[in-house]
Amino acid sequence: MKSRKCLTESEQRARPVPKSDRADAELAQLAWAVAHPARARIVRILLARSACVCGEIVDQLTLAQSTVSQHLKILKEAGLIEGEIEGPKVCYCVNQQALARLKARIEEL
Amino acid sequence: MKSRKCLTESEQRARPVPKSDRADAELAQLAWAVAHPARARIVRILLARSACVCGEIVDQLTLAQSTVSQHLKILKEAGLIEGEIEGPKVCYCVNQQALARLKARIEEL
DNA sequence: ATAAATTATCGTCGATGGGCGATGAAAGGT
DNA sequence: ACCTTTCATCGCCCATCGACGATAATTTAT
Repeated sequence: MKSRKCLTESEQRARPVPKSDRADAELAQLAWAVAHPARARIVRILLARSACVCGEIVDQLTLAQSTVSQHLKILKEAGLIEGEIEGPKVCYCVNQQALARLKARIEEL
Repeated sequence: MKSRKCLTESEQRARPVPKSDRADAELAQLAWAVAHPARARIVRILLARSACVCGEIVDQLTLAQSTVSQHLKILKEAGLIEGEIEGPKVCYCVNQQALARLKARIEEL
């Protein structure tokens, strides 16, 4: 089940690649956020709502608390999750819009 | 349009997170492959079939040939693309199965 | 005011990423 | 045989990742 070979030069010219700098950058940023097993796992945990507080996530991840906090920060900076302070704890949840954007950018490939 | 807050503890226990080490690892690997603007762009170029030979890709990317070759190697190692030697040139094409796996792993989030 | 609990940040360390130029390897043409 | 073309690889550089322990910061409870 292999893909077809190269197109001829004329066929190629018929299909210029649209500029996609924005899409590429967004895809790269969002994809990179989940491009680590621990972060993928964190997203799954948050989506399943089996936990949302940092400490609980730490319990499920065999990683040091500081490391998990770093991953959470990365996910947050990418916009994939949001953190809400609740007393001394912080409740994280997935930003559904960002997740939708990630899915869209992947799906359009 | 914010997500709901944390669930109660009992609600949480009702929804354990299934182990997803395999899925996490696969997602991480595939997502990481496209987690760079240049590689995202390369995938788009190959999908649009506006080019498939390394040199042509280089022409579209304002990057050194060696750098592009590195990115192609990364994409190939992740399984997202395949290279076929054609004389002195190498014709790259996306592995549709791998791309489908990436989409599936993202979609299941 | 203190103490405890929770999370974020800092500093460090080794490993890896990403860029480049230069060089090497393989195939074709002359 | 030689040269050209094309691509991969190497070595180098600097920046960042990812891990950790230790420490700070913030909030609640006593």
